[in-house]
Amino acid sequence: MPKGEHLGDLEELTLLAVLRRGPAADGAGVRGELAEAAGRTVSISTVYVTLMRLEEKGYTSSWKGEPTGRRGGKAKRHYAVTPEGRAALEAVRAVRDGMWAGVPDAADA
Amino acid sequence: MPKGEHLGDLEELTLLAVLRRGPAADGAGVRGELAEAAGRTVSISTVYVTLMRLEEKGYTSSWKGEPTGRRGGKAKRHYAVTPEGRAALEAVRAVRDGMWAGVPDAADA
DNA sequence: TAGGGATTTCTGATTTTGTCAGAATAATCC
DNA sequence: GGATTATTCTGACAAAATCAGAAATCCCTA
Repeated sequence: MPKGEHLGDLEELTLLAVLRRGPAADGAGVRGELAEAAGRTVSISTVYVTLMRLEEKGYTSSWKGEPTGRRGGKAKRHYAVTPEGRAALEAVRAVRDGMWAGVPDAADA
Repeated sequence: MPKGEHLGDLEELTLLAVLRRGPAADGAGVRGELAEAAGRTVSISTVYVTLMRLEEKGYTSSWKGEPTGRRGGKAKRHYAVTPEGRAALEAVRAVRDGMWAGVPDAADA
């Protein structure tokens, strides 16, 4: 599997989670989206690692946000899906749709 | 990632490929289907390893076929998707569809 | 009926992805 | 300043993806 040639299943869901969260997704938000919308419960570390790998592939971008002003803590980092990321996502969807189109109904067993 | 809890992306495509090929899919057929229908070119070894893993998870079953009668060579092994396999496939599809449903149109950038 | 060639499947060994516990960083509040 | 809290990052390992070459097994011919 040459680096960056295709999307792992968690990478795909993570990309979708970022898209759903909109242009100011942060780590915790992505994690919540994965849990609620995808039923995929992962640790926050997993989310960050995945986001970093996606950025290396050019599928997400990120920038450090301003401190929130209340309650302390490191400033949040925000994430967005790049056009390349969106294209990759749509590509895999198209492939799967095409595959399903050729699957016979459950009438064989 | 506890063993067998979810489907890798190639595992998913492989399951779809077996379904498309019908009840007597064999290794080479699955490989061809992956290449033609999914644009995923992998070695034949990769196909077998994936099929074995899927069988361990209970998502496929396989049986040794009768020798073809011509051309020599080891008897082919045939593969089919189990009901559990089909259910897992439909489950991941439903999750992704749900995720996409909440994705805004490409109007942010 | 033994050897050779053909065809298919299986076994290392390696890279990439998925995973998380705990470490590091940095902001706010006394 | 130092404690507290919130967030991100590192180190280590498990699982999935990958393939080159080994193994198995069938057919043919002499």
